[in-house]
Amino acid sequence: MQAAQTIAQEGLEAPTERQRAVLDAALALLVDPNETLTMTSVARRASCSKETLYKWFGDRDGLLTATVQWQAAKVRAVQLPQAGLDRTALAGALEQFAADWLRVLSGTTSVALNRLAIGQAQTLRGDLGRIVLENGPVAMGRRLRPVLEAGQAAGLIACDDVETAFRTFFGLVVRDLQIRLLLGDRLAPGETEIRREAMRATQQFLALYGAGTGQNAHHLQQEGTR
Amino acid sequence: MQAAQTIAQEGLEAPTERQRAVLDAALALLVDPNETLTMTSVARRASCSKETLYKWFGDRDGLLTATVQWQAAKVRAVQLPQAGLDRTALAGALEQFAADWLRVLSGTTSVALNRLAIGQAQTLRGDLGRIVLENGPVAMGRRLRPVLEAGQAAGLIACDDVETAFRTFFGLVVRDLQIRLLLGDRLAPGETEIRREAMRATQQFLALYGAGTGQNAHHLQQEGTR
DNA sequence: AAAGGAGCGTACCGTACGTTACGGTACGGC
DNA sequence: GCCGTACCGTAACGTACGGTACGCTCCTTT
Repeated sequence: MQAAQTIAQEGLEAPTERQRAVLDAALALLVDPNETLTMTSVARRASCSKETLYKWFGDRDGLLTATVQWQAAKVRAVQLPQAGLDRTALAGALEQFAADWLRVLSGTTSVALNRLAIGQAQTLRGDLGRIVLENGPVAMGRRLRPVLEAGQAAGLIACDDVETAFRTFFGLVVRDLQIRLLLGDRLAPGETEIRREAMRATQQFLALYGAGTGQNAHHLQQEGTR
Repeated sequence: MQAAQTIAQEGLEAPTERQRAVLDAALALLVDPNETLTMTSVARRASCSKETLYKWFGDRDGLLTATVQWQAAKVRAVQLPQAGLDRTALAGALEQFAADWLRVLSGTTSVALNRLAIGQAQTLRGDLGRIVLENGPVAMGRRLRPVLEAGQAAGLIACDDVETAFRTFFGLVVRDLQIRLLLGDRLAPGETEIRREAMRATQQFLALYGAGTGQNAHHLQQEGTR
């Protein structure tokens, strides 16, 4: 069992137990504000040699990439049931989705990872930004789209572009929270606040895109395109 | 005229002509993706000595801080007229505001500065994050608040918390644009797209918070607080 | 039991960069 | 005319860190 040990080449190989421990060490360093992630610090914290790090991950960039992907792999799941969709079920699904997203977003890990990716996005070669993007907003959209489409099919949502509807939902949920957290603002919302915000965002979204309630404003979609 | 030349101590002193040129050089380096901002590169580009940089700005951090403040000082202005407010005027003001904000947000300078501030926000001492925050979302809120309050006073906007309304407007305008740009996504919107988005955000905002049209949904405000 | 590899610890190298020091020039005041 | 000051250009220093090399231990395989 020698092959499939180096993560560096392609992100295809799944990390071994030991490698996952190393990646967790890197994550811990990334999150800890009193520490800085260097190859030396990762090796020390993971009780491994730097040589092993380079053997497994190629270089610093490979280690960071593997770390981001490892964290992304952890977050998955959280499936939304969408059978027998009525307005209440749709609202519940959106609400749960928003709350999950806010929880992830305001977590120290997410903040640290986004900072890392943003920091190296200004340089040329930066897969990190793309990876975080892929596992952040894009993944959120991919998971939310079937829900919105189901709502559309059930006549609960009126919009001519699911993508636009998703981005609006994103804005209503996140607002200025993420940029503030990234800039160092201390305002990590508590659980009750998250639930309240998720509810507000959902209700606002349904007020804009919901159909069949008689008080929505879906006519905005047509006007917005001229 | 020896005093008031060092910017390092407090941000009180206004930079001299020559110092402004240095700060512009720093900004240029910051924006250029092919360059990296180092003390040496700033000195070379500004045709000044590093000794002068340290004399004026104390250290690298002081230079960065002065640079961010200098850029912030440039952006000001863009006053919104708010006399004789009716629904059309309010919508126009919001729309212009949103368009201005999108233009700033998607500019290379804003992206570079936010990246810089976010990058160093993970460390302890980071006034940069606070400064950018102060000149970003907070400044936007400060400028928008009187407009919203005027709209409220004129019975055009129904909300029990101007701050919440502002943050919602922020979300509707920015959505996922800023985080995508920061993460390196290429999608800088053109002028026509900015105008369209500003219009959409404004209409959506008025649909949620607008009063007196008979099709708004301001009742959400009460529900959202339980 | 011997051999070999995987991996730990550590010393080491090269480089980038922040910071300091120093020599040289222009200029205003005595 | 001389000194102090401000400034430029550049060399030099110290350090942090990415990357490499090497010796040692332990564990697996035969």
